Amino acid sequence: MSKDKVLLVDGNSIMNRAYYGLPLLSNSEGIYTNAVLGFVNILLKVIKDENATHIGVAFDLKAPTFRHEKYKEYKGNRKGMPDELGMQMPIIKDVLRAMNINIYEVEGYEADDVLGTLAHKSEKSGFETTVLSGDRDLLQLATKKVKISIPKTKNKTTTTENYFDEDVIALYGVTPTEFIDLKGLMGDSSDNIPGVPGIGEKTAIKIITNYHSIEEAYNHIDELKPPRASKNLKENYELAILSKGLATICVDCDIDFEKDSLRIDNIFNEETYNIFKKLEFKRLLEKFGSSIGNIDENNSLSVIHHSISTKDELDKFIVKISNEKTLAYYIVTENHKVIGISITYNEQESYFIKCSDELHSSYVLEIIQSIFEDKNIKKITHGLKDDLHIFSEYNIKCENICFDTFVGAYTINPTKDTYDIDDIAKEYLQIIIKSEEELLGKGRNKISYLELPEEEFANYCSSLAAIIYHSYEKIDNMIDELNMHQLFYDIEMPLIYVLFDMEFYGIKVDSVLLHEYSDKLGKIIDLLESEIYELAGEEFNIKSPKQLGVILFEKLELPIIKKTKTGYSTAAEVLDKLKSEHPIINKISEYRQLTKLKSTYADGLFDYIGKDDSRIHSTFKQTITSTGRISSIEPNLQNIPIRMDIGREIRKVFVPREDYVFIDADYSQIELRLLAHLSEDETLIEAYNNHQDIHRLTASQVFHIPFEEVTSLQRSNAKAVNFGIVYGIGAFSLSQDLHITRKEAQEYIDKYFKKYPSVKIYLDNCIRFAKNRGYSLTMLNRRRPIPELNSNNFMQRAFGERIAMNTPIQGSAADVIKIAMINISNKLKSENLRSRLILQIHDELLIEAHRDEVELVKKYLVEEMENAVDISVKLEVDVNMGMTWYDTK
DNA sequence: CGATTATGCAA
DNA sequence: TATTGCATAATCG
Repeated sequence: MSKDKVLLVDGNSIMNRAYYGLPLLSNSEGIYTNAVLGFVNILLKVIKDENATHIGVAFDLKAPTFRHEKYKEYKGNRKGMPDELGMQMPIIKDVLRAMNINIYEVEGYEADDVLGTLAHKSEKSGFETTVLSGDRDLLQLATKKVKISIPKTKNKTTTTENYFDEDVIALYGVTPTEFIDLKGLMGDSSDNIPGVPGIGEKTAIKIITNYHSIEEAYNHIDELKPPRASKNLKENYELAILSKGLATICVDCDIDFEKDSLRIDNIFNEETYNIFKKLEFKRLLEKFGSSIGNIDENNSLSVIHHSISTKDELDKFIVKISNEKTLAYYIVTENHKVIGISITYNEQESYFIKCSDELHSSYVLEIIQSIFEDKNIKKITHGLKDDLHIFSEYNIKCENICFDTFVGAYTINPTKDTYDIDDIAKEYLQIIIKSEEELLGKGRNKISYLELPEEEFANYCSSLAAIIYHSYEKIDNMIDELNMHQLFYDIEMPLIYVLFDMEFYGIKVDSVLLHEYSDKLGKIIDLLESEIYELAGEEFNIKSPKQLGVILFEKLELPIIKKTKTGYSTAAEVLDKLKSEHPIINKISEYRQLTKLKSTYADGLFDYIGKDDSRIHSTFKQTITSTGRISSIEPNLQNIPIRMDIGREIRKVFVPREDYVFIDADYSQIELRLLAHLSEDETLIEAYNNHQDIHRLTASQVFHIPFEEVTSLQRSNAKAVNFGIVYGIGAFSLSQDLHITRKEAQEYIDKYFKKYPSVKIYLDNCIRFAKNRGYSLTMLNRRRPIPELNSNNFMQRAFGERIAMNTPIQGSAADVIKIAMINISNKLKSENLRSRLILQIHDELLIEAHRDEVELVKKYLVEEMENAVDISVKLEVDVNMGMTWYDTK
C-alpha cells in the first residue's frame, strides 16, 4: 500500500537552474521558453526516476517573509531574477496547472518553508518523500524518510544527487539539524545572513561537530578553540542566534497536506498539449503521446490498420462484419463527397474502405447499405447529422445507431470550441493525433486527402473509427456518471434526427419578392447616401466606422460620447444620443439600418436559395452553445428581423410550399416562467397561474402604484427589469438600458427582490452551487462548467456569477423546447401527417403545415409545447397561422 | 488572404 | 458595466 511516493519541488530554485542550464530559447512569438522547458524536462525525469505518485511545487512570493521582519537586510544583497527568467514564471505555473499539479505559494513564507512543512507532514503520514531543489540549504530537511534531491547536469543529461540524513553526515560531518547551526555560525553571503564575524566554514564545522549546536557551544564558550572563535561568538552570540533563526526552514507553516490533491493524474492532457504546442516544445510533444495510454511508437492507437481498395476485399469485408454486434464507423468526406469509410468492430483492428475508380463511392455505399440497414448491428458514429445527409443522398435507411461521440462529448462539456475526433482522442483516450488541419494544412496550402501518401491516408482515416470505437465506452460511462443518461439518450440523440429533418426540408423563399425588397432598400439607400454626402460636404465610406468617425467627430466636431479601443465609437446608441446635434445623424442611423437589412438579409440570403427547390437549408448546430441552445448558420435563420417594421418585411419572403401554410408557436415568457418554477417563488407562480400580466405586476410593485395605474412606460421599464434579472443584471447596465441613474436602477432591483424574495434566494443559490461544484445545472441536468468563478480577475468572476444565474434558466428553456421539438416531430410522423417542423428560434417553432391539417397541427403543437415538461407554472404558447412568416403574428 | 474589429440582428 | 448566438464590411498585418 505504501508504494506512494511524494515529490516536493522547489519551483524557484529549479527554474533558476533550468534558466542558466539552457541557452536563452524562445518560440516563434518571441516568448522566452528555456527555463520552462528545462523545468519540465527535469520534472518529468525526476518523476520517472523516483516513481513519484504525488507531486507539489512551491514558489516564493514577492511579498516579504517573516525573515524580513526578523532581519530587514535578509537577502538584501540579492539581485532580482533577470527579466527573461521572470517572464517565464507565470508560464511555468500555467504549465503546472495544466498538468493538474498543485502549486503552493504562501504569503510570509519562502518556498523552502512550504517544502519543509509539506515534507514534515508527508513524513509524519508515513510516506516516502523527496524534496527536489537546487539549493543545498534544504539539506537540513533530510531525514531517514525524507530525501533531498539536487539535480546536476552531466553529459547533457540530468541526474540527481540524493541525500538522506546519513548522506548529509557522511559528506559534511554534521546532521541535517546541525546544518542549521553551522549556517548560523558561518553565515550565508547569498542570503545576506550575517553569521559570526571571523568564523568561517572550517571553524564552524569544528565547533558544531564538537558541540552540536550554537547554544551548546555557548554553554562551553570558554572551552572553544581557537580562542579567537570563542571571543567572536561571545561578542556576537545574539547575531549567531538571529542567523540561526534566519537559516532555519520552518516546518510548521499553516498549510494543509492534502495528499489526494497531490496525486499525479492526467498530466498529459489536452491543455498541457496545447501549451506545449504554443511554446513549441517539439520533443516533449512527441514524448507526450508515447508516455501514456495504449499507444505505439507512432503515437496512435495500437490497432492494426487494414486498407480495403478492391471489390473483392470489400465483399469479403462485408461478409466478415455482417455478424458483428457493434461497430464504429466514420464516413470521410471532402467537398461533400464521400472519399472513404472507416470501420472498427473490435479493440485490435480498424479498417478503411478507400474510394477509387474501382470502388466508386456510390458503389461502396450500395454494398455497405446492408450493414447500415441491419437492425442487429449497433452503430457508433461521430457526427450523425452529417451521416444522415449522406444516407439520404444514397437512400439508405440506417438502423440501430446508438451513439454519437460528437454530441456525447458536447453533452459532457458544452463549453469547448470543437469536438473533432482529434479532440475526442485527446480528451478521452489521451492520444494525440493530427487534426484534419494539421494533416492537410489550411488556406492556400491545403491539400486533398488524396495527395497524402497512400498509407498515411489510409491509416489516418482508419484510426478515426478506432478512436470512436475506443472512446465510446468512456464517453458513455461519463454521461452516466454525470446523471445525463436521460438528457443524452432521450433528448440529444433523438434531436439529431429532428434537426436533420429541419435541414433537409428547409424553408421556401420567394426570390422575386426578395429581389424587389432588395431593390426597394437599394433605392432608399442611394438617396440617403447622397444626402449624407451633402450634409458632410464630402464623399466618404459611410460603412467605415473609422471614416465616419473622422467626419462626425473631427470635421463636424460633434461631442464624443464613447470611444472604442481603436477610435471613436459610432454605434447606434452613440448616434442616438447625437441625433439632436446634427441632421446627418438620423440619416446615418437610417442608412445603417437599411444597409444592414440589404446586405445581411436581402442580398445575403440569395446565395442560400436552392436552385432546384427555391428553399433555404440552414444548418442547425447542436454542439455550439454553452447553455444547450441550438444555433443556426449558413444562413442564420434565428436572427431574421422582427422588431422594426421595415426589417420585419423581410419575413414576407419566407413562404410555405403550395397547399401548405405556416403555423408558428412561441412560448410566452418561457424563461421567466422557468424562473418562477425553479425559484418556487409563490408570488411569481401565483401570478402566472392567475394569468396576470407579469410586467405590469412587477411595475406596480417596483413603482409603488396600484396595478391599474401602471403606465405603459412603467410597464416597459418593469419588463426591462424582468429581463435583466434573467441575465444576472447589474445596476449600471439597467441604468443604461432605462436611461436612469444607477441609484434608481439599484432601487428597482432592490424592490424587485423584495417583491420576489425567493428569486433572490434562488439566484444566490445558483451562484453558491456553481462556486462549490464548478458548474451549473439545468432542469434536465445539462451541465456547464464555469471556470470563470475561480478567476483571480474580478471582472471574470463577476461574469462567472452572471453565467451561474443565467445558465440554469436559459439552459432549462433550451431543454424544454428540445423535448417539444422531438415530441411534435414524432407526433406528426406517427399521425402520418404531411406537416413538418422546419424552424426553431429558441422559444418558437415554425411548422410548414398542409392546409388540410391546420387545426390538428395547431392542437398538437400547442399540446406538445405546453406539456413538454411538468412544472409548477403553466407554460403558455401563442400560436398563429399565416401565408408568410410575416403573417404569423 | 486570413484574422480581427466594429457593428447589429435575433431570443 | 446583461445572457446566448451569427454575418457583414472594413481594416490590419
